[in-house]
Amino acid sequence: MTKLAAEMLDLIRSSERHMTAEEVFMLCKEKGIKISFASVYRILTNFVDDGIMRKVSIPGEPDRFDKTVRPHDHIFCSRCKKVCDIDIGDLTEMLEKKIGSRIDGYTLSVKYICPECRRLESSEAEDKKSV
Amino acid sequence: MTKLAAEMLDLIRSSERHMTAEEVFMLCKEKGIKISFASVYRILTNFVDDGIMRKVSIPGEPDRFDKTVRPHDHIFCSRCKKVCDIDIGDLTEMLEKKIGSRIDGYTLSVKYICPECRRLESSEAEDKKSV
DNA sequence: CTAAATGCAAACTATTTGCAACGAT
DNA sequence: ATCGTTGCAAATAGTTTGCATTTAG
Repeated sequence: MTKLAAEMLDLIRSSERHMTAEEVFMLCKEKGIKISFASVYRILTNFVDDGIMRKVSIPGEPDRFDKTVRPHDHIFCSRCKKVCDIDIGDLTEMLEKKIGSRIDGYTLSVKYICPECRRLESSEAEDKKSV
Repeated sequence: MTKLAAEMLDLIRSSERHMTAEEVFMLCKEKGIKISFASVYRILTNFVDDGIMRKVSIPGEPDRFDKTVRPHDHIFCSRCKKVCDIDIGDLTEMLEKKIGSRIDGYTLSVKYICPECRRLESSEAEDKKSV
């Protein structure tokens, strides 16, 4: 593992966020890590290939990267675009039974408006009323 | 609905496949329907917006289009790339209970090797042995 | 000294858009 | 005559790659 890779890993592991490649790149710059966009992509891809990170795909969104490898699912706020982990439990057995065949994995991603955004939305509605 | 849109709709409704925009475009050409790639995209997007079709996103794959609007999920063969419908039942209630919040939807997509591909793979393995 | 890692710019894939020409009412 | 639809080519977004250069062992 190169110095740059180690720094990136650190940076991602010490964040709670599910960052896009661009966000990782930006955060590197903020932290004074000099790195190119191409290397960010290359190193993130390595992390995923090496199994120390997961790629999270949300329809219509750039890929995000997740330091948590343990099987779990994701929930996506369609307002603030934040992605969070959720733990639904393993559906593999249920799916294999329903499908009648071995499966190699699945992705479950849930869309909602997160509590903070919901609060913001209702306060905006209030604002409108009072105008 | 324009003539081109009606022809595309027909063509998609009379196929069992979950086609990408490119595949729809190709099929149009085969059937002698003169249409541009841009219009294929525009019309497909309209179909989705009008709720008469669904867009199916599989990580790392171009979007596919599904004539079946009724809630259901998808299974993807990582060998032949074919997408099929599966009916797992509605997980919304279970998810809302687990998450503790209203949700706006979810996508569940399962990855596997389809029976045909599995057969092909094992016959290839046989071939190797016998060489 | 060698091989791997990096930066840069260009390529690439999937998709969308601006705009002029076209076609139907 | 007008307005929505189309085709084309260019733009865009996200990601990957070729290649010359730098870096580390």
